[in-house]
Amino acid sequence: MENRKKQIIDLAIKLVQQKGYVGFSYDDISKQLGVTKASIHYHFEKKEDLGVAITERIAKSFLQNFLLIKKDASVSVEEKLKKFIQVQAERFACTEICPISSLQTDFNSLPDVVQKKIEEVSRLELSIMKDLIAEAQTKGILNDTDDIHSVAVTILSSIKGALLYRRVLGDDILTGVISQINLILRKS
Amino acid sequence: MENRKKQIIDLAIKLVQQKGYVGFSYDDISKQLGVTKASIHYHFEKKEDLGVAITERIAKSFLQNFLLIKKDASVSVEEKLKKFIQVQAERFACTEICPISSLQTDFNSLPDVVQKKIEEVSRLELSIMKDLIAEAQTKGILNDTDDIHSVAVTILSSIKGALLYRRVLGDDILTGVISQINLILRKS
DNA sequence: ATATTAACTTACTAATAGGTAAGTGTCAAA
DNA sequence: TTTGACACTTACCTATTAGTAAGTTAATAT
Repeated sequence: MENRKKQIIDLAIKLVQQKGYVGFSYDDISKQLGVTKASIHYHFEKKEDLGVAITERIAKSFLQNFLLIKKDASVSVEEKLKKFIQVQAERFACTEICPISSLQTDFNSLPDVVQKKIEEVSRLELSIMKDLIAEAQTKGILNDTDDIHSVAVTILSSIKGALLYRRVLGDDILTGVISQINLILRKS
Repeated sequence: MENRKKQIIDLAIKLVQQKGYVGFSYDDISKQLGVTKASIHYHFEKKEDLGVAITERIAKSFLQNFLLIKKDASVSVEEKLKKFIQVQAERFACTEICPISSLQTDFNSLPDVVQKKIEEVSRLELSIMKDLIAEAQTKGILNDTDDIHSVAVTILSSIKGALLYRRVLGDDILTGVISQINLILRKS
């Protein structure tokens, strides 16, 4: 049952979103899966092993998501960018934040291996965002004078930050932020 | 020595920024202050008491910061807004994030009292940002068609999010984001 | 001088954390 | 039919957590 491993990682990511890396325990996982704590340790001996698996799954699903949109020739570059931002922002349920944000917050408490992994994922995220923005710029959607890197960081940051505010305020915070992002992109 | 209480709160805020609410312990505090753990419990019986004190201090220093800038008639509204954003963004050392962001991330693990407090502080933060933006709008700096609420949320979110990326990437991420924010404000 | 208070320390508790060693049941290949 | 791997469980260990009860010390007020 290689399925169990996937089950554990999926649940662990959800728990990271809800309680952070420090906040979730093997006991949480084992109880929710109806097995013993030791059986989780059988699949992931140390917590950092699970931590690495978590970041790898996040990176994988992130890349999949990106390629799906990127390769779709049926929509315009502008729509691709908008759709990616939309998906990025709405991937999570109402009280959930981005698992990457959660791990970035817990960064100092992370094992070295996981720290390196989360750094990698953060750079991957940024480079993907930059790729989409660069494509948009060649098509004239974006101002040539705009610094691609700054735009990419600002878009990702504002989405991630908005998810934090949504968690505690509950209000519909994302639509306003997304419309502001669209204004950034259209201001040329 | 009412000083000790302040000392504990200051250190606790720093620890929240570094390791989160779940991640810091009474032992951390006692060791760094050179006293016993029980003595910290003497000043703040339960961890949630310290949690409340933390949020109250954050709110207080936030308001102070705001009033200092707000009441200063020597600078223009536009400069006030810019300065406030600058101060907001650069208040923290290189690997530190906003303590409010940290508590928002740990929100689900927070005691009820602290949850309510952090919700209050979040709203306070937003209303202060909106106040400054509204003032800028009446002076014509901002487009009249712009939704003040969305602009306020986007500015705060992008700063907070950028601090997360800076923590793990180390790069100078803030200047780009701040210049993008200034573009949002000037685009009218 | 005595009582009281503030600010501690010592010494503990119960709960939970991550982690491990040794054993159990099941199934498939040899 | 035995071997061996896989996916567990039982039973433990040690460290750390928040939290408490009782005693200590020094200063202050009466």
